[in-house]
Amino acid sequence: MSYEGSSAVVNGRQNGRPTLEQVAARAGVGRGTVSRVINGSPRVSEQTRTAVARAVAELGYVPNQAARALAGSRTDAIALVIPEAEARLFAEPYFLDLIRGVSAELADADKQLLLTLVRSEQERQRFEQYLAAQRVDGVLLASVHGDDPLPDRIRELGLPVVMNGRRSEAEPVPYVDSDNIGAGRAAVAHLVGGGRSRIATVTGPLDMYVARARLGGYRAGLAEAGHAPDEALVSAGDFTEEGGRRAMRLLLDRRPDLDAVFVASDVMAAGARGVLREAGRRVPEDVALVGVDDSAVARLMDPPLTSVRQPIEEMGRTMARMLIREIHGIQEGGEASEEPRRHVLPTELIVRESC
Amino acid sequence: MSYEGSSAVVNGRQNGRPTLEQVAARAGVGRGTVSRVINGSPRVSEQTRTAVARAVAELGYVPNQAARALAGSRTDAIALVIPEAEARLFAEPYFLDLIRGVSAELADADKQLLLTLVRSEQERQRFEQYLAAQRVDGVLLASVHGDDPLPDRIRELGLPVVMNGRRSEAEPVPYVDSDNIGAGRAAVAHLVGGGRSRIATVTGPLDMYVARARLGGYRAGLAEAGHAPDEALVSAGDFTEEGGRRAMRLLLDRRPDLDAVFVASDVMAAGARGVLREAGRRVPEDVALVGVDDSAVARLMDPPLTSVRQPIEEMGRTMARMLIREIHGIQEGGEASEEPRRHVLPTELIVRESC
DNA sequence: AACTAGTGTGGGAGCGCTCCCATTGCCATA
DNA sequence: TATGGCAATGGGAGCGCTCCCACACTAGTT
Repeated sequence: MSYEGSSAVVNGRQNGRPTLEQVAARAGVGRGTVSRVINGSPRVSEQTRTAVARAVAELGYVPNQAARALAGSRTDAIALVIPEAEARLFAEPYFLDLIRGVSAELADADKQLLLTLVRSEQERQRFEQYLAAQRVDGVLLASVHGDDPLPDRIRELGLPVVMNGRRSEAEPVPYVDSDNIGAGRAAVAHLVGGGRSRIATVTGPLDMYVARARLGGYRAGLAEAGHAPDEALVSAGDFTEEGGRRAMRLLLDRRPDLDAVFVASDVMAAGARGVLREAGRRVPEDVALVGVDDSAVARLMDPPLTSVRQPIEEMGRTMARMLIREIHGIQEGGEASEEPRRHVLPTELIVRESC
Repeated sequence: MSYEGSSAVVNGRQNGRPTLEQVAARAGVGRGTVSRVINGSPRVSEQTRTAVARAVAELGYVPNQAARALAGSRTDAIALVIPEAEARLFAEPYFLDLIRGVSAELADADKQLLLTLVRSEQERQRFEQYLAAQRVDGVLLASVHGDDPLPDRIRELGLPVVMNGRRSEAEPVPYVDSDNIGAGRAAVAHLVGGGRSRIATVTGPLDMYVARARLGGYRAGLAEAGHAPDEALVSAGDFTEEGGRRAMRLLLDRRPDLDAVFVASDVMAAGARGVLREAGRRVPEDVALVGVDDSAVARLMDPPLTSVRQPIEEMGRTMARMLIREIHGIQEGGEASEEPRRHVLPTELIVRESC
């Protein structure tokens, strides 16, 4: 079948991949010594190390991961969990960028990435099973809703967790978030600076902290500029294009005199932009627009959309780094060095022609 | 140290997770029997099965994956490899859709997805190491270039592989592709049907089969419509927006009288559209445009872009399904049922206002 | 009554590592 | 010369499964 041909007489192995034992035999040392060399223990003489290294190279030895995991009870793999529903909502590149960041950091640490898209409640339960099967050393959680019990569940299993975003202001689980309040504030400041005074906002779904934070930033921005709050200028969307359309129509109904909108995502901004066009409003002459995400959508809109950029890939990297540290903390037993368990990364306003 | 705590008297386990042995003890049967029940062997009496199931439930037993992998030499995980460079080029949603399809199919088969973004030659080698460590039962490969040796390398390791796309017409490795020739043909047919006669094309990088196939479809479409081929109407891009711009400028230089362009990707079409605007050509009045991918970009362009849709998620599912079958073929030893090793899924023209 | 042919079932023998306890040899110290 | 200490090493004892052989036990044959 797909077995080895008659190839290797060269090396001592007969079939399948060589084992530690075979490497040891070839190098003329014991199993323990080979293990030490493989794992970089300092307690090996230079001479022995070289001999073992040669045997490893000659046999093309690669340690069997399952055996390592079983004997050492660590898998060198982590799981990244993404709720499928959200994967569709978010500006498309979001999760890919996040994955990219996580993946880069894990590669540097020589760990593997297990990607889990969770589609349904049933699959979520299967995922918990799977954690219990001790396949991973830790978990990264993306896009968690306000009432999600999963993070706590995982911690109960004794697994380290880091989330992307938080469920509330006082999040007990370690997380990496972007400065969503700062995002709203910067957007409003820019609009105010451009001479706008009747600034509305289309928010995300308010059961998500990220949406509340951006709204909070918007309010803070207005306050700082000395504008009175006006709830008629606030309309809730749901991060979809259609939601953006609906919210924009509502705003136009309620306050036809608005002259700017801070939309909490680029995708919703695309919807809003369509409604404005239908209503005969010009962008940016009549109404200025600012989005969030700085996605491809923003660049391609007509006019190109000013948008608040989040350092998504960097968030991914940071999450992975935090998780790895925590895992090491547990494995080495060295009491967790109590480093910051929450990171809020800065956002940046990318100015384009929409305001 | 980690020996019996005083904890759970409720169930038989002492600390950490329960083992097969403990389940066996509780159910009053042997290890082998529990294993049979867990793995759904028919050779167990109904009565015993029930008793074991109860013990499993009571203890909250979940089999340890590492032990299973070691003893059974299968991991129930597969790797999906995506070259990072391509991840940036392709219309953004592509890989996410692919991942979605793969993930869905794997979830149904209760297998895990290991995602590997390959950034550099160094990382590619690490990936081979990693395959040798027997972490996965098979490999899914996305976006393979014409001269990529990786697919063959993996097969030499005795691992099943399925690719997304192919390296050449006569691809020996099993693959799933979309009908790129049909895509080009359909686009041209549509343009011809709209009364266009000087139809140009912007191709992808011609070292990729996908680019050659779309070009082939374009030519076939012209031939079928009775148009003579004209190499001045063909310009090579590289799947980037900037590449699309360059190629479009070249075309406009060479054949200012062109009245339609089939662009081999939406992203390049966005670039081309910009150049056309700068040149004072209206879309679709002066020049009709057709892209490929039916991405968000296409929907958001002004005017919205007619584009050929590929069933990306379906490709992902199909790939996963093929791979799983092949893995079973090997594991059950049942000689590979010699089912089709190549699938070409149909594409679909999505007509919008750009032509 | 002695046989065959199944079913169910128990449990030994690994799978290929890591962990850790011995053991060896060597040098510095008493 | 005896003694302790330490670096380097070997290898036993698992880790928690799957595989498979052996052994009951039943029931249907001759």
